[in-house]
Amino acid sequence: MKKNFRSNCPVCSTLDILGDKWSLIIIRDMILGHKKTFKELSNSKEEIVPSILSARLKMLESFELVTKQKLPGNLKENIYLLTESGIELAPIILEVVIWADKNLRKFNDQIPAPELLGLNVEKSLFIQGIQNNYRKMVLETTH
Amino acid sequence: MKKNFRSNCPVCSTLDILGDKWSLIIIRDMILGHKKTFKELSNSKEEIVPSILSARLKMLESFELVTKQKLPGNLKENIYLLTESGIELAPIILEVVIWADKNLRKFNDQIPAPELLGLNVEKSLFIQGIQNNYRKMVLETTH
DNA sequence: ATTTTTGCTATTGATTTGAAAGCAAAAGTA
DNA sequence: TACTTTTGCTTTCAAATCAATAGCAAAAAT
Repeated sequence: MKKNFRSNCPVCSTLDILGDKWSLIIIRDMILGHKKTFKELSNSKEEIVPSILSARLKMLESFELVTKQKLPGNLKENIYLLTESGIELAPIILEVVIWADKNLRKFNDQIPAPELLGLNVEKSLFIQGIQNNYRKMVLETTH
Repeated sequence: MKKNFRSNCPVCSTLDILGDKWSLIIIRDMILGHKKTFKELSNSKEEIVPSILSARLKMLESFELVTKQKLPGNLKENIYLLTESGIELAPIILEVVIWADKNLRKFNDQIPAPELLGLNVEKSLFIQGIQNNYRKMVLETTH
């Protein structure tokens, strides 16, 4: 997997990995929707096609944002879980949601109201809640 | 300019606009480097080529993240400035920098140390400083 | 009057994307 | 046990997008 970064800039290096239309949607479905199999991730609202999903999961795995494993008793399904690096993307996702809610509604009035997104609670608590829920799910899945 | 969003999701809609390898780099150079002409933006560390820069600026303008104007006394240079919507991307950029600093150093050891990025001050103050500096520059440029 | 600078556009080839089909192995069903 | 379905992909190929180069018109500098 390619590891050639365009520069030493943190923003640019992040874009080298996550700067496309799909990667963050996969992360979103994992961290907010607790999706963990190829099939579950295929059924996103935006209908990511298998070839792209497959390529992105491999890429995310190579950057250690996602792990892939099989559970005992199921030789078929792969379980994709976020690593701590992946879980730590939560603050970025939250800021994106806040920004879109405030600045994109005029272009896409389907974006749900902030109450529905849980933005009425304190930011850091909201993030910690999401992250801890995910960590709990990981433990329950792999224990 | 296309305004077809893939879904009503805030994350996805943001990616529909900013989900590529260059848009956020342009915003970064504007908000952190106070770059405001085509030439200044062309000279980014990552060397964005004119055709892409031109296309991205048009797109950002169409989503009202950037304005384009000429200053009196200079009929030639276009001045590109962030709107308030653009300035409000600062928190996302900061979270990206924080994340990259913590999680990408192992893949790109050229990423500068956190002290150099100013991450040792409080987050909200840091953002406000960046935003207020930018707003000040806008006023001085257009007053 | 000439040269340089600026802000682009046009062209063209390379790369990426995405839709569809296919496929092997595991699991479920008759 | 045989058959069907499900899962997790891969392959193929056309279409869209990207990106490098060259070019160019208008303004500014010399």
